[in-house]
Amino acid sequence: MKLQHRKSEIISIAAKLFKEKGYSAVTMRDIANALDIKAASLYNHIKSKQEILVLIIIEIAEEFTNNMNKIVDSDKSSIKKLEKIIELHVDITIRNPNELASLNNDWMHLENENLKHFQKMRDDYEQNFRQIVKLGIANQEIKSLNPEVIIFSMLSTLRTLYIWYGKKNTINEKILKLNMTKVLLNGII
Amino acid sequence: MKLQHRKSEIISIAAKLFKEKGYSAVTMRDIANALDIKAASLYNHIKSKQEILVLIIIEIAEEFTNNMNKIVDSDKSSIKKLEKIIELHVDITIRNPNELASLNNDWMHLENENLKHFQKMRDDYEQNFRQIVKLGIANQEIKSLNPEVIIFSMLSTLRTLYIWYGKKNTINEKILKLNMTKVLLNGII
DNA sequence: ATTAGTAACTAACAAGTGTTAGTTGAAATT
DNA sequence: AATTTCAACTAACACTTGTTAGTTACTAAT
Repeated sequence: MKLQHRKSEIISIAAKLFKEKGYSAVTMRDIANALDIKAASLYNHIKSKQEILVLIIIEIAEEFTNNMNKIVDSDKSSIKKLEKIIELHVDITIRNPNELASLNNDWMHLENENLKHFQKMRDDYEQNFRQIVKLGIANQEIKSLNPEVIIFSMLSTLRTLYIWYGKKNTINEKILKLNMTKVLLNGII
Repeated sequence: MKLQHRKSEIISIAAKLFKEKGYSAVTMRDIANALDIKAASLYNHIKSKQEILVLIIIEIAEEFTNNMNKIVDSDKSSIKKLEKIIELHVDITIRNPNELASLNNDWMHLENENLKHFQKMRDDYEQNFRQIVKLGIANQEIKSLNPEVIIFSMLSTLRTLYIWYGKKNTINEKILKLNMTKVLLNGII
């Protein structure tokens, strides 16, 4: 555990820098500088810049995947499932705001198998979301609007929550979830 | 007009590449390659890589600003103003999907005055949006929810429309505006 | 006390970066 | 016909990039 301590420090500071300027614009020297060491020293802990990106993104992507699967398998109403998805995003965002920036903006810099794996997870996630919405419409739990617009609208908001949380983060977690749910599901009028 | 033709071709192809990989990851050689010329030849038309980014972003940012000011100055209800803002975003997105990617993801790579100018425009835009929502709540046109959540939710969706439009772009513009308005304002339940 | 491991360092490299200088042939203008 | 402009080119630059090799001081385990 202490063995991995410096490594996770590197991942964490890198995620913060990636959030500010994006993966490509952040150099190994930038990361080293933020830790007050030399760039070459980073390689005592990590294999490559690419490995840093993989570690930032893949773990969180898998957390989304696992929780989405649980929600899909549960026997809740469509609406309740959507509420659970909203809570999931809020939870992960609050714990990993910087990492979510990389997941959203720098996933295309993943290479080979990692890129494929990520894309598959993301596609499956969206497909699950789509199924829930379509079933909800068929059920008449959800209004008969274009399902793609619904999915895109909800996912856009949930995915970019990390930008906004951290600015106005005085808001309480429970209140945030409640407001998000009302705004996304019930509308504002 | 023909004088500027090649230049706008460069801007346009650059915007497309920036959308795919981000400003920092796209090299002048990438841009030149896409146009089947050498990197040095680009400099017959543009001053620098930075100038390309400025031209992509600032013009559209100003279009948002100008239209937002018109909406603010109009004597419509708060709801009607929000509808106009939704239409504005859809209009600009349909005409400039690639450029909007840069505006959203690469604005932080603007330098000096251009960065300041952009940030001011964006802050003013959000402030105008905030005022409309707050007045709408005071009017009881809009539900009394956390205004920041409302603003963030709507803006997130509108700003990332460019990602989704282009995938499922078989949808008609009018129908899109209608669905967006219903989803964002009336909710889905 | 000796060994092995950890985590920093300096120095360097090969490849890639944005950009400049100077040149050339074709097209447009005088 | 002579000249200027245009838009491409080659060659090169100074700098930055991720990464490797080899070294050194300190700590923990034998």
